[in-house]
Amino acid sequence: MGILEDLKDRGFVENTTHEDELNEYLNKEGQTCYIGFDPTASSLHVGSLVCIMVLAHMQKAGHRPIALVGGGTGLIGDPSGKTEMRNMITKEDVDFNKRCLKDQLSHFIDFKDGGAELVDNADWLTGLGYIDFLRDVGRHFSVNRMVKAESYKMRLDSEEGLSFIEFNYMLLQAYDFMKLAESRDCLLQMGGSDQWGNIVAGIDLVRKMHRKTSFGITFPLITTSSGAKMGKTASGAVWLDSEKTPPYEYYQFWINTDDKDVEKFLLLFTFLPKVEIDVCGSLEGSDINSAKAVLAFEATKLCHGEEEAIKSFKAAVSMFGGKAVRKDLFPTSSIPREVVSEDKALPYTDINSDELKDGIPVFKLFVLAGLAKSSSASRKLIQQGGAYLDDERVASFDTVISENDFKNNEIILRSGKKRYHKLVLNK
RNA sequence: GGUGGGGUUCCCGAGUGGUCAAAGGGAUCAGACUGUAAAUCUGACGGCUAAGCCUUCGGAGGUUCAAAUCCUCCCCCCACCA
Repeated sequence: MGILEDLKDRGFVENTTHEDELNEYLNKEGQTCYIGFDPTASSLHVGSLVCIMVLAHMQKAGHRPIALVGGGTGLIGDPSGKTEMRNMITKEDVDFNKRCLKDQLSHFIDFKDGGAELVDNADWLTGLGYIDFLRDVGRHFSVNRMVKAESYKMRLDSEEGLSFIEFNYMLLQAYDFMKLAESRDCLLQMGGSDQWGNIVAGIDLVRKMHRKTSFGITFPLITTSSGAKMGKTASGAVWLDSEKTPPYEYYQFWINTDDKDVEKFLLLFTFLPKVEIDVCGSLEGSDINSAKAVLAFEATKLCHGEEEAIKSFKAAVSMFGGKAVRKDLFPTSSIPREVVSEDKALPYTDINSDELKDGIPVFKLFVLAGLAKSSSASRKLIQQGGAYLDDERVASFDTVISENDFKNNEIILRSGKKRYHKLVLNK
């Protein structure tokens, strides 16, 4: 089975251009393909995971993926499907973000020995001369067509409007594709469904300037079964950077997946064979939690490594309990098959003993641990009975905590049912 | 540049002198029910050791006992015209 079929089966493909030729292209070894990433943040988040996984699949299939960092286009901002204009970022930020990006991508893709490449479109975009660009590239674009493009529609219809700088974005991305086709024989561009317009524009440009056929694949926008864009939690995006989203929280994010999404997510965000995942459908009731554990474990392993995945798994077991995952389920997964617990992987904060000298009101501890945003919020949490110390509900917000309350120099705070944080006493 | 319409708490969106920390909805958080699920029901939802006080309604001033609401100037957005 070809890689394209494979990707389709796993739910990655929303749309492709001329499928037969594309298949032909991909059935040859060592083809090049690319996806662009925005360097607007210092870390990628779960939302970019679909793109990353596809690149990884491509590499596994023997192709050569290119991750393009939009160091040049990031200075413009892509308006596709967006309701608001992006804040512009500085070149220094882009530079820094680029390095972080490569770091994270290398967990999923192997950049060694030229098996994959990271390129920055700033390399060819920032030196462009306006007049030359208009003459060479601009003339191939029809404003009439662009105005009708779905990707601009939202903005053209909106009150906010579309600025000229953003309107140009499509040309730049098309130019990227043309450049990669030219320099690296890269004839396949992929991206989220909002990228369709940009990709097609690139394909047209490659044809017009090089008389070559190139291809495009778009991925569906992954939403949760409740319709929300996937990857957002209350505390914001779920990042791939362990500094921003610790592995334990990353694991928790996945294990909290809605029942209805587990199968879909296993296909998209793990490399487990489809046949094993198909079994999911037959799981019932709480058994489906096993599938969630596997999803969380595998996803965490991909992003943070097996060691962190095991730690997170153990931490989850110690906090929430859980059944062992049966050996016949997901045999390929390396998830531990027995119930082992360990609470070490919980996020924690150090606290100095002199801060506790005169005791400290509990509600302040919850703020300190980041489980409550303000003292007010903390008080409310406690008053509503949602605050726990070492699994005991906190009765009153002005209870004073001192060193004696720390067992083995630590105390575990909990907010609601599932948010844990540990305070470690520093003497 | 002209004319008209706007900028309200995380978002949408009411409010046009006191009864407004500001309706309603969404999001979020907590409780109950559960399977660390969904749905549902209940409560909370600016800040502050808090029956009180303080800070919010684009910005700066002003009128008034009292302003999100009235006046002046400024900034920004939108529509139509140029």
